[in-house]
Amino acid sequence: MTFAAELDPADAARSARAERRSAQLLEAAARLMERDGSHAVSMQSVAAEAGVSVGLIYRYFGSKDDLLLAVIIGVLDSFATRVPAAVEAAGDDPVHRLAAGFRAYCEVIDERRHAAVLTYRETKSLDEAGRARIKELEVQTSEPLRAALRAGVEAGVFDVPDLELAAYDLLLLAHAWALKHWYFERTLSLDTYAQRQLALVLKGILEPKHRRRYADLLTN
Amino acid sequence: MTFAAELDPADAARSARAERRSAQLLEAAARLMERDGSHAVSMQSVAAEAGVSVGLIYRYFGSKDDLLLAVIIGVLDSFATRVPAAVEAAGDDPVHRLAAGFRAYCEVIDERRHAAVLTYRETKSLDEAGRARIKELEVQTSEPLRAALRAGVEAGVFDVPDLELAAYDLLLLAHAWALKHWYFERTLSLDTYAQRQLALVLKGILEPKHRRRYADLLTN
Amino acid sequence: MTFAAELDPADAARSARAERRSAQLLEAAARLMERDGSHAVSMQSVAAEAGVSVGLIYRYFGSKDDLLLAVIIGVLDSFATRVPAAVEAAGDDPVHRLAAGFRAYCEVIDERRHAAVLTYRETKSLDEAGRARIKELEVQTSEPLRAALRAGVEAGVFDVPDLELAAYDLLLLAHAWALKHWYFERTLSLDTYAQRQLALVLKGILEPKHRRRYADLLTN
Amino acid sequence: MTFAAELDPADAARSARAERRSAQLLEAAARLMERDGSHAVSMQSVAAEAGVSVGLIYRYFGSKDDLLLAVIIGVLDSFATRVPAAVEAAGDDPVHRLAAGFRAYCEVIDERRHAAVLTYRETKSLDEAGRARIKELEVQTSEPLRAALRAGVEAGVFDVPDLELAAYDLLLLAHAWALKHWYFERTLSLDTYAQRQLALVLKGILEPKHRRRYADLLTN
DNA sequence: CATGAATGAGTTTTCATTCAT
DNA sequence: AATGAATGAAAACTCATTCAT
Repeated sequence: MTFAAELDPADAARSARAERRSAQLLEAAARLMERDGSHAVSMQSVAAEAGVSVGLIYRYFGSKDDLLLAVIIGVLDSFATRVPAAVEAAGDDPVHRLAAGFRAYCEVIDERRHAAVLTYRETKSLDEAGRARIKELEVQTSEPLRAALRAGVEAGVFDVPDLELAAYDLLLLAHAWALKHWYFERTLSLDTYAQRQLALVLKGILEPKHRRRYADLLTN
Repeated sequence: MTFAAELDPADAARSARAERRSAQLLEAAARLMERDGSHAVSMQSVAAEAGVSVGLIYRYFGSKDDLLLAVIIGVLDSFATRVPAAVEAAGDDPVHRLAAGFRAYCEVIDERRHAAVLTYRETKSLDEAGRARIKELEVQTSEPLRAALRAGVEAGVFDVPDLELAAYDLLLLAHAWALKHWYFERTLSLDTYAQRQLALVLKGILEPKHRRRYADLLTN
Repeated sequence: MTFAAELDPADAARSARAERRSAQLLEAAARLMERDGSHAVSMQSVAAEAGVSVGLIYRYFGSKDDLLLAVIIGVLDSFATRVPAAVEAAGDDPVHRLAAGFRAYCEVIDERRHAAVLTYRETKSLDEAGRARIKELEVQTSEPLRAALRAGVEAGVFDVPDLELAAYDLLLLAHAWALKHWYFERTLSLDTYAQRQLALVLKGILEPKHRRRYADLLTN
Repeated sequence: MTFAAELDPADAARSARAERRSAQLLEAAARLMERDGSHAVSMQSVAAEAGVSVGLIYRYFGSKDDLLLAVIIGVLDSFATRVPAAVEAAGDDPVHRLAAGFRAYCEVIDERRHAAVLTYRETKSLDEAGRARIKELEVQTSEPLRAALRAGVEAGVFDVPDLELAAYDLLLLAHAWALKHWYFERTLSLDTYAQRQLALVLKGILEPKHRRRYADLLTN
């Protein structure tokens, strides 16, 4: 019954259309907000950028805050899908999994550098519910790294006194590529950045006896 | 002429008065902006908070952006004075100097947690000149850490392939206490936070042969 | 041709359908406008209340003003049918006819209290033609009362120097049950209200020699 | 001390200026709202009518609703001052006091006919607090009439079973000159209107034995 | 006949900035 | 030096109306 309803061609077309619209608006809003900051972006300008009328935005997002929240969540979602995939693709070795996860994180950050900064800049504009949502998503995002660390500890490869902290540090160092890009870009490429940060952290947590095994990850 | 003017007691009184006024306004603005974000703070509300008229603010700061810039610079300045002092007080040992610097940084951040976040949130609102100024100050702020690292390397205690990176990482981890306070406060006190972060970084950069000597800094 | 067309069963069905639709929309609009005032009611909310689409409303009413006019006329029409009926049912005595008419008017007002107020509140929003229509209907509505007064004067029971005025006063006092309901409801029921108002007016217009005959109408 | 403060010339000048501004804005708003209805009047148009900027209105009235409330209260206040004065000026005779009060009420209504209608039309737009305020003021306004009736009853001149009702009826009949002006103006002048309404009501409440004494009030 | 997505002019409100006092 | 009344541009948001389907 529900199934039939969902197959109703009119409804399906409508919802597909809605999906497309929503994505189109989100994309336009993200583009502008990343560039200028949400406060400097008017609903008029979002409408213009998307090539629609102001009123239409309010059909899809109840308010400017809703729109901002949706933009930020969109960014975090894109993080949440790519990092785990990279970790899985890296095989069973916890060290390699951690390395792959961190690298993937850095890559995603690099691709949406401005969007990543948005999270830091604009969260204050959200209401408590929105902020809570963002925080929750961010913690989720770091889970693959935490899992790899945990696996490493259990396998006796890592010595990590505070798992939560170490995982969050990795996340932070990935974010830093966006946050302090103006500083790092002077001397580092993304690859070098990821490589060196990883080496630094690994030296801090690898059991000494395994250092040789992962020597290639520890050099710059 | 200028010299005479500066010694003129009337002028001196005037400039002292101006200094006090400026500080009073800055303090009021900082309080509000840290709490609500600069966009949510009106010049009239700053005036009210400081107990003066709107017009007066414009005697001391040319525009709202000027005021914001001054607030942020004020924050960074307070960082810039305390960290070097702590480093000096720590003696000659580069490791202890680094540790002292990082700890001091964390403490200052903790004292002005919201102000620290301000830097991340509001810099976008500034014009290019303002942003450049902020960046410059931030780099300066990290200089004591960089110096300690350099000294350690020269003394053969540290193995730091990328000095700039390591120094900035320490600065970042100090900032993180403010940026991700909602996360870390669940499990860590400021002292533990600083201690563990320091341990992690030191393990990553200490020459293995010196590990034992600084064992107390490496434990949690 | 027209005649044939009206007998065409398809046309008949269509117009019956249209009638029902129209009534359905009118009812929904009335409900909302009485409660919130026409300005606070959007066409989309009327559509939602009626369970149809916005577009459909425009098939039946050319504009929001048209809809409002139709709502008000609907209210006045319902007044215009019930009062004469009550008067007729009251027999031949002019005093009883007047009493019955006034009571009926009060009852109708009571049943659609908010609708009655609508007339006072919203007429200004109409164009001149609409307002003229409303006024005309209101005057019509008072006609049964005026007729009863006239008959009473001719029969020598009433002494009414200004018939128009007295008739309109009765209409106003009936309206007042709606307009000042917040005041009268504290101390009066509808029945008592109608009874006392009638007594007051009758004492003002009954020839003294007939007072005794209608004593029951003059007491409270 | 307080006295001295109130005599401070700067403060006095300021508050006088504010008073004038407030009156100016109120007047402009009243003019437009009476003519077009509050919903049809934009803050822009009020500003233009008053010859000031939009922003200034918000210095004196927090919102459009505040402004509307102030306009209505202004109208009711002008009623509340003139009617009691007229009653007092009429001497001791309760009948003459009542007559004077009613006439004064009608005159005030006549002078601000559109404003009087405003009360009926726009009260719905107010919040509950505003509506309560209006109702309270209206009841106050009718108090002089109620008092005269009461005095008449005590003096044995009036026979009024329901004092509240009769007083409110008089108030209503005065309002009716504004509400149904389009109808009454065809046949009546204000004087005749007041005279006839008064005659009608007096015939309804005067003890028969006093009819002759006030014969001039009972004729048209 | 019926839908509802889309429009965009119009509304209320805020606030950085100015300037006469 | 200090005030705060006044400005007016710009923002978020609404909703009557249209029209392709």
